[in-house]
Amino acid sequence: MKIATWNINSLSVRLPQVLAWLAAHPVDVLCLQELKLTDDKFPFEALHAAGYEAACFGQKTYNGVAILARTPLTDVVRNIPGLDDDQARVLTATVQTPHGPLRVINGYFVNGQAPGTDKFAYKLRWLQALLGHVQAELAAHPRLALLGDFNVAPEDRDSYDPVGLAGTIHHTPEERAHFQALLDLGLTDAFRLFEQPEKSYSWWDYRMLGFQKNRGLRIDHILVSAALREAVTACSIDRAPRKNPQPSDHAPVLATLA
DNA sequence: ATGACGGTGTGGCACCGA
Repeated sequence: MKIATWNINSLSVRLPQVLAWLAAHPVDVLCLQELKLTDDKFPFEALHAAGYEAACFGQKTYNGVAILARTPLTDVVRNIPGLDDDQARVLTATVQTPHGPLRVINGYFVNGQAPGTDKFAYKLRWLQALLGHVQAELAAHPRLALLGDFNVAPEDRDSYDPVGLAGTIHHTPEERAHFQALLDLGLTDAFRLFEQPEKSYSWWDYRMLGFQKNRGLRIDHILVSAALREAVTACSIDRAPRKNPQPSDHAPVLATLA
């Protein structure tokens, strides 16, 4: 089976690209971030016609996440239990697979703007709360994957300019410590299980010819639990949609599980 | 040091993203 994540920066604008991508890559699970629409505007019918069930946690203008799957989604949890948060950033659900249930956590992590700002403090609070949520979910669901836009470049090799951008947003020690804390729960970065091209990124700034110059960051990730690790046979970033007319600034990341 | 591009909302721009 294949699972994937893609920040599509407005589902209203990008729905045709999502449908085209699914037609070319019929993954079993697709986590979407930055829907930028409310649940009542979510295109359930178009996705169902394409063969996908969906759970949506939308919001007007900003944020919003959804999980698409070929089989029904159950035990859906919206946002992080216990965290008072008016932003729609996390959606958790179970999908059935031939090897048993798979718990999927889809996260649109806080951007954080810059160290020292209120938004950065919110990011750190949010990351701490997410860690607790993932830990609790893992205890109940050993077969678990955490996918999404993490807004963290975990290592220097995940950034086009690790020296110039050292200590700036996505590159701070605090953010990287939180990413490591997720790994310390027993999760594994599926992308790094395999040989990868140098300078592999999942996001490029719209400005300054960022994509053409490959000035990007690898901030979209698929983390798998120990119970799934051995089953992962591939993980890659699909840069092709970034070349579309009217692209999202993010590319999809997908993993194959035996 | 700043802004650059793109989406949204309801606007004549400001805001947010990363």
